[in-house]
Amino acid sequence: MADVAQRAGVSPSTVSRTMRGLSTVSPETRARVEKAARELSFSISRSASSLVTGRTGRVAVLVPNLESWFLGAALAGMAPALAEAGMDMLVYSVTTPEERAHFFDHLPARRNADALLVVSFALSPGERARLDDLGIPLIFVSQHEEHRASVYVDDAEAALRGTRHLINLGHRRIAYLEPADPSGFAWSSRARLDGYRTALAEAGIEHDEELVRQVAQWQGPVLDAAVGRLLSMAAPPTAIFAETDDIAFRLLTVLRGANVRVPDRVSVLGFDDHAMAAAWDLSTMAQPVRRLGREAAELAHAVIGDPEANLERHVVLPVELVPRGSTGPAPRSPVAGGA
Amino acid sequence: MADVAQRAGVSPSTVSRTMRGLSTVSPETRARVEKAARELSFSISRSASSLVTGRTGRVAVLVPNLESWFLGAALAGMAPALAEAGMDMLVYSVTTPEERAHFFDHLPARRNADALLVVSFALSPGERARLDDLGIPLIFVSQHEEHRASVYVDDAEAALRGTRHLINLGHRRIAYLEPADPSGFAWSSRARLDGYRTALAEAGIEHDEELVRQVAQWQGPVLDAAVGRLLSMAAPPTAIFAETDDIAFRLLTVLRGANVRVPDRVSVLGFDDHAMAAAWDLSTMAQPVRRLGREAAELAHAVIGDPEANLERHVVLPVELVPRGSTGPAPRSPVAGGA
DNA sequence: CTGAAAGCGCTAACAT
DNA sequence: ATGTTAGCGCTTTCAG
Repeated sequence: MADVAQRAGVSPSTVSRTMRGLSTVSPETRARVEKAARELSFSISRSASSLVTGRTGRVAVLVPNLESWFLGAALAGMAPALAEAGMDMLVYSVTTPEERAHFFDHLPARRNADALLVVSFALSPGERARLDDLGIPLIFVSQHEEHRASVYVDDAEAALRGTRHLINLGHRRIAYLEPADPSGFAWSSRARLDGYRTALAEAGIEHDEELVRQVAQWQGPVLDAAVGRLLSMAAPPTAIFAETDDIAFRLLTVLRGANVRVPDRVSVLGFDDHAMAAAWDLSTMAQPVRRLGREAAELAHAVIGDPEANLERHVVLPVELVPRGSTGPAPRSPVAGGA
Repeated sequence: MADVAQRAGVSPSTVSRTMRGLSTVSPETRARVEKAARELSFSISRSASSLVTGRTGRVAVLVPNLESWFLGAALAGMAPALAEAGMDMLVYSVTTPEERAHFFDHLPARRNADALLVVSFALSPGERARLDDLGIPLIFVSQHEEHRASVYVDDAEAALRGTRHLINLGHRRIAYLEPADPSGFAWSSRARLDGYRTALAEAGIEHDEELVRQVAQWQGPVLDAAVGRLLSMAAPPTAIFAETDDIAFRLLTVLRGANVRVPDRVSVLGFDDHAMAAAWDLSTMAQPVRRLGREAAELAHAVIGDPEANLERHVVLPVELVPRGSTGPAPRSPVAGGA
């Protein structure tokens, strides 16, 4: 910076002011400084400026993994918003118990970022408390936390509307597949299940606990067994609502393998609008995932810029039904096994 | 840090030495300092240490987007390796032309990271040159660059082996679907196509340029048309090799919609072993994507630690055939249209 | 093995 | 509108 100052014939302060775009620099001086900076291909050292301003120009993002479409899309929503605000994105992928222990022990984000975005991450009370120790604003994404900024969708409302869609198609026996998450990593809410139940009640359909089944989110033969159970009931479901598209995809595979026609015999409704949902012709409740990320990033920026900002703001985004080929009218005789 | 020093009754220097794990600290002193640090929940300010050491403790990753499974998996491979080395991961997702211009104009990674990992990013010559201006080691991932550290797979060898697999199943008319990438973002190699051709030549199969078709990677009706073209040839293919699993998935959807049985009438082979390949029962050439990321991260760490390190090291990882249900023996009469 | 002092590159008063 | 000065919190000589 001193070099630039010398070359432009000004003081370091002026260079600093120019680089930060302060208006208190005369146009001519600014031009001269910018030219010198370009010639020396100078760019500011954030380390040095952080040291004095206390701001790092970085936002940290905590995610339970990086391979899921959902998290990728959320990050994809944040990235441009942060870049626009001139902030860098620090990603902490904390998946295994060891990584988890390490992250919460050392809090590497401390003094290293101006805010932390926690995305779909199930926290223990102790971990939750540790995050408060970070001393930077926390923003929860795709999950809500009392007394903290959060950006999420209204799961109950969405599940309510999805279930209504099935009911409107004439379905009365509607199963619900929810993820069993033994790892305890991804944050999940009971809200979707509540919405499903509300819709049934609303339509005067008797709730049958047998129709709600837990399945492993990612793999394992548990899903086959669950589907087998459902299909072998005296009054089998004519529609299945999967809590996530990932489950719906696997469900479709199992049904296809078992020669159960979709949607002729069973309708399938997912949740997320995964990038591949269209290819699978899966009807689903579409979450605005990228927007979730973007709103979170913008909220972070706002909070960082203004310490007086409301640290408890909740942003709730809408979910829309995207009807595709996997949902259709209920078969005339739900109990009939034939095609 | 001064607080910790005071509390432990030592000088700041000693605290610094302790925190960095230097061996020149007596065990008792170390214990005392660590205790004090814990009590004050002190953690070091990277900004301050960077300022004097010149090292940031961060690695930057440049990716063309964040929503693809491939990039997510690559990042997932890097994250633990970097965390273990005590480094943070800065992610730059550069997708639109505006983002692109901004990134290469301002080089936000400059003075902000100790190395840059470039993942599957097609660079113009000018952009390539700009990256050298960064003044930090460059490591190319899933692409190779002369005279620069690179981590990638042997695409030609992999495509050769994949094509051989189809030939071994009795196929003689083998089509090849390659991505047409108008955006110019994803880096793709001609090596796979070369491997395909080599295998055909090796088996004495005459090459038919009509069997090689370009299709949009992500969407659009172009794929339908390409498949239509292939299926309406006088001697249609009995197998189709897709350059990526993403294309293969869409191909399978089109074939299913057209009631073309896989693999009875047409075998389909993909490339990547996408997370969803198993669910689609897609045979594919599996890339070790996470490992690609991990090796790149380790290489970065090695290069950062030792300025004398070989900056041109190339790491080539193996690709394995994962045979699943989408490939099978060629039908007896390839020209017959019936099931 | 430990401490004292200088300074990394920048910004924030305060002058001018 | 611009220059001067004094640190920000750490690491690194150099002494002891």
